[in-house]
Amino acid sequence: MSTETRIQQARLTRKGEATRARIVAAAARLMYEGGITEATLEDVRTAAGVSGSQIYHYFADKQALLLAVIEYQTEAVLDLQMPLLDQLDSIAGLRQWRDVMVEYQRLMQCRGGCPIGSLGSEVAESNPEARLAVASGFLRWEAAIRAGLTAMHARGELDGDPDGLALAILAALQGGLLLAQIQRRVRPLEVALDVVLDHVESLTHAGRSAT
Amino acid sequence: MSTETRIQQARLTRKGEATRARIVAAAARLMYEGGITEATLEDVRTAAGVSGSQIYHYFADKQALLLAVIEYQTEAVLDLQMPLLDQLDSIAGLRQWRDVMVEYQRLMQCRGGCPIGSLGSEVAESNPEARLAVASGFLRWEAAIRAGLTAMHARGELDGDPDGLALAILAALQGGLLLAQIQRRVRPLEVALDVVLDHVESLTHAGRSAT
DNA sequence: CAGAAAATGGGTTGTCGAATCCAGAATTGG
DNA sequence: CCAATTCTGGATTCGACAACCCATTTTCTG
Repeated sequence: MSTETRIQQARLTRKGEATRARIVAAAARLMYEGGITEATLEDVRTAAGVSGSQIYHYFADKQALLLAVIEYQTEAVLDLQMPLLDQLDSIAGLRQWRDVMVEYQRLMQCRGGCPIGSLGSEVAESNPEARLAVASGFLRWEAAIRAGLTAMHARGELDGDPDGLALAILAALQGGLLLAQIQRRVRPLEVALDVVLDHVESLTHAGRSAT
Repeated sequence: MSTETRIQQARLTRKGEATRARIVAAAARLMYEGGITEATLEDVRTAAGVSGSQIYHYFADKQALLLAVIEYQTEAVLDLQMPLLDQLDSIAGLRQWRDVMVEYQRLMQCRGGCPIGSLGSEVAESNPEARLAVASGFLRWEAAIRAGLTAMHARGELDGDPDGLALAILAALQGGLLLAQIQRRVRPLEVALDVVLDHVESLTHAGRSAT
């Protein structure tokens, strides 16, 4: 829908589509690795292996490219996690998701933080349109987490409000990632997620007795 | 100590000190309201009511000014919260702290996020020196939270690891603030803090029985 | 297999902002 | 109170980067 950041004509040949995708992917990587302002259009040009006015052939301006990157990262995050997110309807599934998140950060040496959250923080107060795009990405992510908890709740395995818990889990993840990124250690992420998941477990019938 | 971002001579007259302070305060406000890159040195100049090469008289470059702003915001956050942070050695004190944080965000209409966290996210991957400055600010903040929990633990009122809990509280706060900022609603902050504090309470002897 | 439309390359322009210089005013210390 | 030092103002340079233009090549369509 609002993906129509394209310049005017909607006609894109196969080659054009591929070039556009390469530009977005390169821009996403550079923005992830150094922030939005750090990613020069010339850097993007080079990294994508395109030259000259290519970028302006596919995007009206840097803002349009940024919006495309936000959507791209949202898709990437959700696609990558989908197999795990589908399993979030049990304590074991939640714990496994936690482990993967932590392990991934360790692998990345805590660099980059959250692809969506980092972008969001940078645009929040200076770019309303981009802020809304990030907000909508977060809503989708939150919904994916909520689905599992709602299922548990419906099966009578979980007390408490699934909506609130989903939001709290996402918040813990974001806060944990931010602190991990800044301090360059995974511990903040570990304890942040462990505390929320412990709390979720304490609200299950299994966890009730054995804390 | 590392506050010596000053240019060369350490001699500052009373008037000079005041001017410098005005510059840092203005820069902090602008960076908070629109991000670091958005805050032009010319904007700072205007907002601080100084003119010409004033800024370069007090700071070597924008980087030095940024470091001064990070320390300024750390002090501001800790000073402002000190009365509350001193009371974090009881569930009631923790809840009150939570209420103040939430109320403040509501007052700000969820704009700005965390003065330290926002800066941190923006510099994390592009400015190692600034990242370390933010990291050290977070450590001080974390220590202040930890103090109360450690006291509870020492009095035998709290089971579990006070260090981990302090970190988890800070992470929940940061994640809640980020989501609140991006979605422009306080709920993420509320539920994030409530979940961690509920968990802390469940680890106290008072909370043990009554969930 | 043309003709049209889209894609590509590279060069160019204009603006904005960081950084620097120097001359004149205020402040401080002896 | 006066000389040294610090502070202030405005003008200016310099580089970087976003944005635009046009000529050429490639790809699609009928």
